[in-house]
Amino acid sequence: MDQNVHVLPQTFYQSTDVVHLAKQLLGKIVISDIEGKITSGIIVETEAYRGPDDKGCHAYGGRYTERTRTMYAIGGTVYVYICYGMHPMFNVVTGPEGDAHAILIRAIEPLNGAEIMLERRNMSFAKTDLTNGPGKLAVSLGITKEMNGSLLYEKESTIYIKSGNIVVEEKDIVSGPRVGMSVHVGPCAHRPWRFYIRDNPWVSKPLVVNYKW
DNA sequence: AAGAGGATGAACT
DNA sequence: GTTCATCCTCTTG
Repeated sequence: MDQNVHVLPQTFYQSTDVVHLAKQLLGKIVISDIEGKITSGIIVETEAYRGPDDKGCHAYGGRYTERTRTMYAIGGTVYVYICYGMHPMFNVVTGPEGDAHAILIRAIEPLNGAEIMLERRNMSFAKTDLTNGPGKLAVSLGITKEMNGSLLYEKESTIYIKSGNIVVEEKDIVSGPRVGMSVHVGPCAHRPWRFYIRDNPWVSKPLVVNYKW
């Protein structure tokens, strides 16, 4: 194996700057190893959610419920919740225990195990909508809500993230408002905390340009 | 106990 | 462009 490729250690996730980490995750490789079925992909799109001052965050204002409990776990914990009653969302918790920050993985570019991904998605041939959305990539990687609370950095983890040889330069990172922020969120909705790799065809949807006037 | 709405996706026209 | 499938979580009463 390439010496430059290794599983991200627990320390990687401990920064309190979740916005910075959301950019750092671009180009990293997420791998699932479920009952011998190995699938992987390059992270090409992320969104940062920063409790408690971010109204877009489930843990806004320090909200602590059965669901948000996972967000307060130590950085490197997997946060999976179900959206719209059916779509699993794969998030990476960051920061020290007690800080409710997380990064939503919104799109990946498939690397290995494409046949397995296709099977999980009930598709017959690969095209970008295999993994160009948070629910889609979670299903293709076999991520379920049962993985909520598991750790990314342990050797036996069924899901983990590696650094590869892909270098994403700042100039190749596009940022914009996060997807799905309701108008009620107010100023937080405009925080440009969605990041993706410029011109990458596997990104969920192109940035919608907002004209202020 | 009930109801609203959501960090979506698929299937339509 | 639109609709709706489908259900969990949170809020309210």
